[in-house]
Amino acid sequence: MQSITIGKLAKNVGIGAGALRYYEQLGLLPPAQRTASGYRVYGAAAATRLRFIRRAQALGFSLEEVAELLALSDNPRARARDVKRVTQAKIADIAQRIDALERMKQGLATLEANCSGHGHTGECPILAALNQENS
Amino acid sequence: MQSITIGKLAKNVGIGAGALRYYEQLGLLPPAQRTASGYRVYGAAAATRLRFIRRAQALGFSLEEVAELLALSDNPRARARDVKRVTQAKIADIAQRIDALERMKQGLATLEANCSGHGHTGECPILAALNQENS
DNA sequence: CTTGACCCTATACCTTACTGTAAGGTTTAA
DNA sequence: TTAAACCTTACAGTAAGGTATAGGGTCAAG
Repeated sequence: MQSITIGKLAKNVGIGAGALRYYEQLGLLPPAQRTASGYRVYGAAAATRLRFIRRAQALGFSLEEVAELLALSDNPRARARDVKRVTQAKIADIAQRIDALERMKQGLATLEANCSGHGHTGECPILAALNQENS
Repeated sequence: MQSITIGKLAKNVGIGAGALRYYEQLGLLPPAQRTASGYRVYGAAAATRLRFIRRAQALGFSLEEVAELLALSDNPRARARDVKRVTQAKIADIAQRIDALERMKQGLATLEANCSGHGHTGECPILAALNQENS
């Protein structure tokens, strides 16, 4: 089995070596084996695990949630249902954030549509709306 | 003119007193007048300005962007066009964030749809996808 | 005249996901 | 053999928007 140092692994997966130490500290990666002089040494499994982490992050999972997914993945007695539950919760969370952003965007678009873009800010309907007492 | 202390103003607008000092430090609020003993004293304008800040925040503006809007609002020579520009930039920014979240949600929904929710995690298609080498 | 509720400043801490730095040990290429 | 290029730990710093705390002064009620 070929084993590599932290810098090479980091380069392979496109991440900083510091991030790997950080993941180990958080428990996302198991403590690496060490050489006699204390260098971390990684096998092929580490790169696979790191790519899992990066893909899950790209899907919007926080590192804490990634840790939960990894724990389920590591446990052969864990249930597919649990993974599905975490995924569904994340979908709901993302949907909520989308809704909130849509509302913001709608509110801004309404203000923007009323603004001619001419004249001084004294007649600006956007600022007028922000200054309105109702809310 | 009735003037109130920081705690009452904070309560009126539903915000912490510490946040008000923080806003003053950032320049969002002008330095408050002080009593002989050093207490901050606020008039009616402060509450108006704070509500402006809170509404703008609720629309997704960062405090830095709020500061920009307030500077435009404060300057009688500023142009409505500039306010419109800031608003349009924010709309574009929010639209981008929505798109990114939509892509995440779609990715997760696809994974979730393939998962029966039965059995052990060894057969879980969500974990399998996260472990896939392509990406 | 004392107690409690305020207020002041300055500093530290919180979250998340890292990056950067210091001070030092190791390994590799010339 | 020596210099570059690694590696180690521990700690500090980043963004953003605050909150919490320490240590002190002030104000109103009883």
